Amino acid sequence: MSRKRVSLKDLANELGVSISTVSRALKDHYDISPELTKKVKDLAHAWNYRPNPIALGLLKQRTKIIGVIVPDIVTHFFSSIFSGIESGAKEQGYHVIISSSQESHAKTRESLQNLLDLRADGLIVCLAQDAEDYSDFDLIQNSEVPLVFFDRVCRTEEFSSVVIDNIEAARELTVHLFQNGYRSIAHIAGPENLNISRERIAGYQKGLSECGLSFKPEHLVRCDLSIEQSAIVTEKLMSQKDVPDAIFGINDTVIFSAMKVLRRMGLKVPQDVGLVGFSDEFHATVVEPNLTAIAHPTFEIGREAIGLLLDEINSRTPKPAKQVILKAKLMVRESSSRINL
Amino acid sequence: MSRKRVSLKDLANELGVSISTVSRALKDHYDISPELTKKVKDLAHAWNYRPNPIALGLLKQRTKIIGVIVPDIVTHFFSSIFSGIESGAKEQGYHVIISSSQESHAKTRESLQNLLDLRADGLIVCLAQDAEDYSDFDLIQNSEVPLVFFDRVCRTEEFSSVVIDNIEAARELTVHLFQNGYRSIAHIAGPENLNISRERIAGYQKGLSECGLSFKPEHLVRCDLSIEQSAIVTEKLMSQKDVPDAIFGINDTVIFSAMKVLRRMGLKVPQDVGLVGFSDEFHATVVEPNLTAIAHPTFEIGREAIGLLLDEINSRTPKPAKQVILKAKLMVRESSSRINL
DNA sequence: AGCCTTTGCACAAACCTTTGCGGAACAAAA
DNA sequence: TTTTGTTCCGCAAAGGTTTGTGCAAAGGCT
Repeated sequence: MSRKRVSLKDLANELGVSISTVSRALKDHYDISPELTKKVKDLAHAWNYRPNPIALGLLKQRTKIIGVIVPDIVTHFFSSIFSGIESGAKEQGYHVIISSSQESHAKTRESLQNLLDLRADGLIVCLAQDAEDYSDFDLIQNSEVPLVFFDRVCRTEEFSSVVIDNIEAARELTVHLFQNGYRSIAHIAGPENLNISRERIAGYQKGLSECGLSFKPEHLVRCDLSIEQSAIVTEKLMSQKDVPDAIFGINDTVIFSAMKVLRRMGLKVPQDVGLVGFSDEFHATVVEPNLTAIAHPTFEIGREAIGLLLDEINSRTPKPAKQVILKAKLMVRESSSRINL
Repeated sequence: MSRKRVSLKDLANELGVSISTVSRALKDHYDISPELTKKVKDLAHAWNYRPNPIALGLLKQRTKIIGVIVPDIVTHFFSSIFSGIESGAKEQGYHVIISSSQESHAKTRESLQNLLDLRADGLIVCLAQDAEDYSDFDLIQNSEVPLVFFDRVCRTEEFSSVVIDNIEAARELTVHLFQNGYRSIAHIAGPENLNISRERIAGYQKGLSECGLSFKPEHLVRCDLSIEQSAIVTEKLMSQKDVPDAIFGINDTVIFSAMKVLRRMGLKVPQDVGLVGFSDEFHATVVEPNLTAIAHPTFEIGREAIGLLLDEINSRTPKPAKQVILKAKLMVRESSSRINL
């Protein structure tokens, strides 16, 4: 077969017609006679002609590429969201470039710039853990490139976003623990600057007061979402005078780390300590005991995000930012059911 | 700031010089006077000029994009390999488009075509589970686009690949079980057409004979790597007359599923049944008991794959296919140590 | 003064595609 | 024969960049 990719020019030369004629014939333009059209199409097929999207991109000023920036692709949470994004993008002929920020806002900024330089048609972003200064997104706003945030968001008046109702979910988790007999509920939270931290803390406090429990500052600890820090703060939590009988963790990592620490301390879950958190189906069911958790509708988050983005890309006039709040589901499993034992 | 992206033309117009002069000034060509060079650079900076990679791609016939096709991004195994790929690609200014085949060879073929149409500079592929006809890769060979396989490979004389030494790893696992007192070792294998299935079976048999154990066909069961089938074959395995005292599973999913079934049957791991497999650090340590497993050097696999690919891309002359065989490490944990109990 | 070399820049082609417009060839109507 | 109208196709521009070549002005030399 052909070693080099064949272009319209090649076809035109072979047939002794002009490039524009070939181009038109290929799309059944009425200017071209049926006979010639057939000849062109046959040759194009035989030579396996494929339009060059690069040239098209240059002409139409669009790349059919969308960029995704996530803190870490090596987690079930992000990879399954990405999976939703990819499936939606593929349906509409878009390619997806993924870039991992490794929880660093500096790398997020870099990737942002790279993707913008590449002329991506749109961006989907989840903020890094240490994101504090959001001015980098001015870049985006000025560049007229649509962007949608998910999960960890900012500047929601300017950019669309898809999140879950963190406050409600956290409230639900807290109340669930109360209803299962736990009376001293601690919370391992994340960095202050993340909206998910703030919102889940708010929900936690709301839940507490709803149950008539008072909020104890010493039962709220922060960590950077690493395995190591999670272990440290769990130990700290469990070695206080006022030791909690339940822990609500902000995410998977925190929970699993806490689970290990508790086991090492000889404490049983859920008998001695109840454990709940935010997780996903897979991880929650692989540990023993199974984890009661808020299940993120990860695939849907991805689908919503790409849907929102493609809407913005395809609409001529700039659309107002839109917020999609997905309902998360409480999955009751073993780690929190002291009552039935 | 500027709403539209600025081009060389814009700069040239503003400064009253030609486009080529601006282009050369920007790259310190000696033809351009220092004064003009400075003026050009200053304006380029002020206007935030960024070369358009699309135009460059058209000119240089390269996109700086590499395509990756994996069976399923939503697994720790693939996502961490991808992470290695991405890190290597980023270092050399390449973007990575990921495409999930969902274990379907038909989708693999589709993605292959898409990526080729996009003019990706290179491809990294892991075969889908149902891949049997490898003729689709003729396309690639004819198109002179470098491709490297990893993990699940084919046509290794034509394409480079990076794998682990499956035979040796499987042998090691089997011998390990024997050394820990297990005498009736079963193996849950994968589909026949995958090289990893074949090789691990070979290593399993090698290990058996090395230990003086005879290979029993009824102790070798196949499954499609799904959670459901894994559970079914495990039950089948454990309800035979000649019930095994150890199971060696081909991967994570199989192992976790087997673990659950065993637990449901009231069997204790590792006391009643030893359990080993191929997994990764994270999953192996999150389950209880911790899983003895061959740890895939996932990040390295990714790094090697992208390294090989970039070598081929950057070499003018076509290189002969190269095989990289990474050493996998046996991580001894709790699920197989009957002896120390 | 006449010639040559250097300096400093512009022109144009090439990469591939789409598309508005112009135009040749031919037939039919006036 | 001239006009009008079709049919069918080519030309050229545009999108952004690199790069070989051309060329004018200025300086140095004899």
